[in-house]
Amino acid sequence: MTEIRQPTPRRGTNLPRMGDFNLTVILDAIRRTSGGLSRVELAQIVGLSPQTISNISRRLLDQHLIVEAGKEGTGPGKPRTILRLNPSGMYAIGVHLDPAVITFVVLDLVGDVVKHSRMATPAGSDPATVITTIADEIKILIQDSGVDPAKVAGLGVAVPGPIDLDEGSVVDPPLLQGWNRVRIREALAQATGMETLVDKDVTSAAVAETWAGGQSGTGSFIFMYMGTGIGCGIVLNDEVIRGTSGNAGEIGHIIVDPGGPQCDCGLRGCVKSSCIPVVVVAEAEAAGILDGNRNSTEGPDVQEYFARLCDAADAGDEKAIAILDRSAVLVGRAAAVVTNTLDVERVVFGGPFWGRMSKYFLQRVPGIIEENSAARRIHSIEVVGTGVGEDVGAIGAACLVLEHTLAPRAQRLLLEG
Amino acid sequence: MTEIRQPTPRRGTNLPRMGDFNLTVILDAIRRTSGGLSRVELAQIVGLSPQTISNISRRLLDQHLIVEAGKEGTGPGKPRTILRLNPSGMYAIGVHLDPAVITFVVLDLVGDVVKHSRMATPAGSDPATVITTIADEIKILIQDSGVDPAKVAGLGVAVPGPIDLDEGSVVDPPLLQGWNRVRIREALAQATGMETLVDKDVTSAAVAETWAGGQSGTGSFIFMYMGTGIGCGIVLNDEVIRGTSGNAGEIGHIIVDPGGPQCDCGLRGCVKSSCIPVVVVAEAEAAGILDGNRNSTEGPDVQEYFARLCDAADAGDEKAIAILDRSAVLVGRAAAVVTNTLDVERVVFGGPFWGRMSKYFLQRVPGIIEENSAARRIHSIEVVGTGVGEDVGAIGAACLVLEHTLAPRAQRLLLEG
DNA sequence: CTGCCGGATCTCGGTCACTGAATCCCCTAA
DNA sequence: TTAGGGGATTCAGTGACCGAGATCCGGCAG
Repeated sequence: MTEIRQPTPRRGTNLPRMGDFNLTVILDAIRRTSGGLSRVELAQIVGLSPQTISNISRRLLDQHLIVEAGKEGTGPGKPRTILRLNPSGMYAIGVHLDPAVITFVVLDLVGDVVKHSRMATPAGSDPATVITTIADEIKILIQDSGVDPAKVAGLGVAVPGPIDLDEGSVVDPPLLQGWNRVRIREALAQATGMETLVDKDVTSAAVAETWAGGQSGTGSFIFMYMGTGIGCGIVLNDEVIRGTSGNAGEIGHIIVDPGGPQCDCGLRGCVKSSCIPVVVVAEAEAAGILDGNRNSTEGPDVQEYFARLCDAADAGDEKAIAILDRSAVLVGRAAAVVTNTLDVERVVFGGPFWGRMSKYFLQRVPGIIEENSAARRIHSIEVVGTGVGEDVGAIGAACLVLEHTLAPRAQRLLLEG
Repeated sequence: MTEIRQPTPRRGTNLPRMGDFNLTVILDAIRRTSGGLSRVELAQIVGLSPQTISNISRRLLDQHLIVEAGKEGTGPGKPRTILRLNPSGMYAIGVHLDPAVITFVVLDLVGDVVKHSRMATPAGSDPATVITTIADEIKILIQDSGVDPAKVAGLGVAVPGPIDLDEGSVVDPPLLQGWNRVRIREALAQATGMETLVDKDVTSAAVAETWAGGQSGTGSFIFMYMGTGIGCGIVLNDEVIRGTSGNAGEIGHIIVDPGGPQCDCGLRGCVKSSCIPVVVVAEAEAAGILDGNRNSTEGPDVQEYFARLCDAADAGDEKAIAILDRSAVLVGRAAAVVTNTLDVERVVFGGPFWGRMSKYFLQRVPGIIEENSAARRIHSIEVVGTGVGEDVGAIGAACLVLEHTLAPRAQRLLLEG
């Protein structure tokens, strides 16, 4: 279908790369410890000598990425100087282009939202117009946020898959008509003048978790993104897995309900035909829990109806509870397939639909995953809901920039070609 | 179920680590180019300066890991000196502990088998006795091979999962009775005096592919291991994925046949209940292709019956062909689930049963994977059979040692705790 | 046969990140 | 007030990579 990808040869590394990498390692360690860290603690954690830590801290202080935040002394000896991230040391813009709604955020260095906005996705407009609209909104957003534009490191864009990572393009996503092979990266980079990164929404969500998710964003986990569709983001040993073309995490055709409804792939009971919100809502309608007047199968509508289903369940409607419970079981099975394949230590749930369903899912999914875990004799698998709210997509998009600039990715060490 | 794994903090790197890493990078580049490489070409490929390449080449020559192998000059100028791997620069021992048979190999640096042997797995013996037997056989093997023991870098052991990588133990595999939490790594290290590594057989097979598989062992791929069970090894960007506890690649409960037979997990049509060899053989018996006198469901027997089924198919028996064809479709679906989850560029098939089935699988699987690929608009997925023969398990086990010692793993750069 | 030329490789000094040892600094406790 | 302990910094040292230039090794024209 496309050109053959020649294997990227493995490259060497050199002194400057090493320096940069160690800098990001230290920043990462500071970032991941809520209370901040002293220089000695850092030396302990990252394994470098105290002198090196001192030097690197100085560089970080000079760049205003960290600040000295008080002292901490118990017992004799000079008290430790605590180093903490400087929230206003850097900012990133994130845009989530969803078929229904476009979300914008300005994120600071610690991952807090400084400013945010939304607009309905213009229906029927051609991509070029939409892109211009996005670029305009970004400019306004930066202005309104009062953030120094010089401190904005770049722009991240989360889009529904499939994508082509090399091209930075969206490749004909099911719900965005006319968006076939639109090179949104180039277009937005040009329109905004910012360095721009594009990634899939589910991958972005996983990155959001690593950056703004606290303890549950460390180590190896999958992020189950509950949106209009269901996908997963993958993080192994603190590094995001993107796949050859950036399309990792497509789990829509994992079969979870052998006796379930027919799917367009010809088989029965795939995730996308048995437990995504549209289907769940339809089931609820069929069961008479919701009135059947829904006039579209698109995002906002579905989300509203889904909320009503959850309301019914919250109010004690047995049938509603059963439907949600069953969808939790099915999604749990899909997650188990992935955890068994990758042997991760945690499953994090999130996404626009997560908030309402969390109660039912958290009751059911851990058991399903535990039962089905091939490694259950060796370690348990934690199941948690994300702390990052409904805007994970956009926040993750912004985190793409932070991750690219500041995360200690092994890739950063290697020389470029 | 067990202790909580605290997140490994990300560590820094330093000068010596960098040097070692670059050395492995260069060795890797040489290893992966069949004809050898000159110093200038190396500089080009790995991105280091010619001087550095010279220095590192000298170190490699001193260690006898590479040799200068002739010159190559077209046109004017000094001809290039070709650097090639020195096969006898290092050796590794590999053992594959299979429920039916134990395989031993001595491997040289280029991944060629120098010496190999096998024995039936002693049935009913306790693990300690088996381990002693293995250690003895290893000593004999090294002696017989005539290899300088000082050049043997270590011992790799491939075992059926699940395993506990931290402990280096086998955790109650279905077909090895009495092998629950047996710390085989320690035991064999002590008995042989060699540095010992333990890993799952499917992971080892994937490592074998990266080391001895040529072009198809590069980049990102999954290795579908067709043994008594079916599992997969995962390699992303030239690095093997092991998972938190070393148990990645468990795909036995992926559902591939919604209308299929009941599985012990309560659902229908899982891989392990619908397309592993035992099941296929049983189907063939039911269809009257094989006589039903099989007296065990264990390895050697199954393999023999499976071979007969293939014979029948080769001879043109339509029913036999249909059965193999169908199993190919099912396995293909499982592979597609994994390729969609990880977005890899290649699927490599192998394992003890592969040789006989390859013809039927290679006809069917590529189409199944292509059809089901979520990224088919972006890139195609190559499907190939491994060049590494029936002994992949043992060869892979030996490759674990080579990989651990000589592969440019990012992990190598990081300081230890 | 000789000198010239181009390309590969090596030699030598320079740079820079990390490290070991020693020093400076700051606070607690007697 | 003083001793002492631990944190952070300074200073010189190491070693890997890099730039410039020298050296080596053929082929080719004269």
